[in-house]
Amino acid sequence: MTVVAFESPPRHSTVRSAGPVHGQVRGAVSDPCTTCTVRQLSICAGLDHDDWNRLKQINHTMVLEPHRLLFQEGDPAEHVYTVTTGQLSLSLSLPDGRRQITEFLGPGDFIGLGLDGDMTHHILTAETLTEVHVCRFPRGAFARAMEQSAPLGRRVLSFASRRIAAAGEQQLMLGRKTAVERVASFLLRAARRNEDRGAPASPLTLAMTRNEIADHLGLTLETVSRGFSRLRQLGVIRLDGADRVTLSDLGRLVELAGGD
Amino acid sequence: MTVVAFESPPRHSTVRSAGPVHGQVRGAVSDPCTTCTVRQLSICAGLDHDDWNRLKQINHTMVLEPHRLLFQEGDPAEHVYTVTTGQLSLSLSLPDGRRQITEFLGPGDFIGLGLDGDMTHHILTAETLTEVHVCRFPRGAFARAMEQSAPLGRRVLSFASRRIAAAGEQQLMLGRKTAVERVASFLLRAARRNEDRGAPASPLTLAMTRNEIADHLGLTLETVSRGFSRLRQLGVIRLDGADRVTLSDLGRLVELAGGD
DNA sequence: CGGATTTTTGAAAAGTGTCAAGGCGAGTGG
DNA sequence: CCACTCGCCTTGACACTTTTCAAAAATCCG
Repeated sequence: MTVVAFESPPRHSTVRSAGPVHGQVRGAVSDPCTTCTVRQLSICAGLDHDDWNRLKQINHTMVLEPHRLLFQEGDPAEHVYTVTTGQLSLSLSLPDGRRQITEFLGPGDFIGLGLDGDMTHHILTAETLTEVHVCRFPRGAFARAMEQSAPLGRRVLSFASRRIAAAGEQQLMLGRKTAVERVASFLLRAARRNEDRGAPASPLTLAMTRNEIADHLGLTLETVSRGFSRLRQLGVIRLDGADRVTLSDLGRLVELAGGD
Repeated sequence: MTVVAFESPPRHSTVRSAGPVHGQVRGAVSDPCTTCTVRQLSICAGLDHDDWNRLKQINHTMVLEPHRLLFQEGDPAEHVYTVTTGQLSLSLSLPDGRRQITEFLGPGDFIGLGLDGDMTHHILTAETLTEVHVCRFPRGAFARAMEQSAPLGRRVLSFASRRIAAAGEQQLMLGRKTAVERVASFLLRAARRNEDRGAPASPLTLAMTRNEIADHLGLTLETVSRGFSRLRQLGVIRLDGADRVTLSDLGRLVELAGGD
C-alpha cells in the first residue's frame, strides 16, 4: 500500500505494523464443493433445498489463513462469497493510509453484494481476522440463480436492507458518540451477534486487535484501550486477557452506549 | 421529540431551535396519479414503460412543505416513495437528541427501501428541506411489482448497492477525516450530484442549513462554518451568501477532501 | 425598516490524538 | 524448564483539534 505524505494528515489509523501478506495465491481453492454441505449453505444464506440445488453446481470452498486479503479495493469483482467459518473485516482507505473498517463479518454473511451490474470492481477490502472458510460463487451465475428464485432474491435484498440499517447505526456512532459510548456500543453489538447465533452473550471472545477495533470505531488504539479500562473501572465489564470480555451489567452498558 | 438528560451527554447536535411541525396531516395526498407523468416516474426510478404501467395504478403524488416529516423513526412503514422534486434528509437520533443525518436525498431517489419483509417500522426519519414532491406506493404492491419485473428488481437492488457504497464512504469520512476534509468532501459530493443531473458543478445552491450540514458531517455548526471560512481563505471556494458556493479550484478541493 | 434567525468569529474548555515507556503473554530456543 | 524475544496492550504526559459558550455580523422576511 503506497503511503503518500500530505501537508499534515492526522496519523490516526495509519498502519503501524507491517501490512498483511498479499501474495499471488490468496487462498486455497478446493474442488467444486464437496465440503459445502446443505447445512453450511443454509448457514450461509438461509437457503432452502431448491436454492441449494441451483447453487451447488457453481460454488467452491475456500479456506483462508488469518491476515490474508480475500480482495482489495480496485480488484475486479468476479465472485460473491458467503462465510461459513471465521471472521473478517471489510474496510475502506484513504490514499494516505487512514483506514475505516465498515463491518466485521462472520458465518452467514454475504460478501461482494455491494455492487450492481455496472460496477465491476471492488470498492472495499476484505481481510481475514481468523482462519476463514467461504463459499465462492461466480457473480453472473449467482445473479441468474437470484432471478430464478424469488426467495433467494428476497433474502439477498433483505440482507442488503439489514446492511443499510447497520450502516446507519454505524454512522450515528461515528458522527455523534463519545469514545466510551463507541466502545460500549461495539461490545453490545458483539454480544447481540452472539445471541443471534444462539450462543450466550456474555463471555465473548474478540477476534480483532485494539487497532482493528479502533479503525472500526473511528478512534486510535490507545483511546479504545482506555475505553475498555474505563468500562472495567465502572464495573460494567471484566477482562480476562485482552480478548476475553465478560459483560457484568448489560443494562448499564446499554446506557453507556448512548441508550439505544 | 422527548429530550432525556443523561449524566453529561455532549451537546453536539442537540436541536437548538424549535423542531419541525409534525401534525396529523403530513402532506397533501392527491388522487391516484394524474400529475405523475411517465417522465416523472422515469426520473423516479429509471423505469421503462411496462414498469410504469404496472405501477401507475397504485401510486399517488404527495406535495410536502419545507420542514415537514414524511415519517419518523418508529412509524409503521406502509409505503415506498420516490422523489420527483425537492430535497430531504434521512436521519437517525439518539435518545438524548443527538442526530446523525445519513443522507440528503433528491429527485430520482427511493425512500423506504431500507426495510425487509419482517421490518414493519421505519428506522429513520425523513424530513423535507424544501418543498418536496414524491410518488407514493403501497409497500406490498411495490414488492409484487418488483417480483414481476426483473428490470425493476435489478434497479432496486442496484439502488441499494449504491446506498451501501455511499454509506461506506460516509463512514470513512466520519471516522477518519478532519473537519476541513469533511466540509470539502461534502461540497465535492454536492458538485458531483449536480453533474450527474447534467447541471454545472460549480455555482451550487445548498438547500440545508449549517446545522443540518453539521449533523451530516458529525461536527458542530460552528466547526462547519469555520470549515467554509477556511476554504474561502484558501481560495478554493467563493461564498455569495451562506447558501451559494462557487468552487474555484476543484483539483485543490479534491486534495483538501482527503484525495479520494 | 426592524425583529428574528442564521452565520460568522473569538476565547476558553474538553476530549481525543500523539509520543513514549513499561507490562503482559505467547511462542521459541537454549 | 526457563529466559528471551516479539507483538500487542496499557498507562501517562502533553499537544492539538474540535466543542462549548458568548457575542457580533449578516441575512431573511414581514
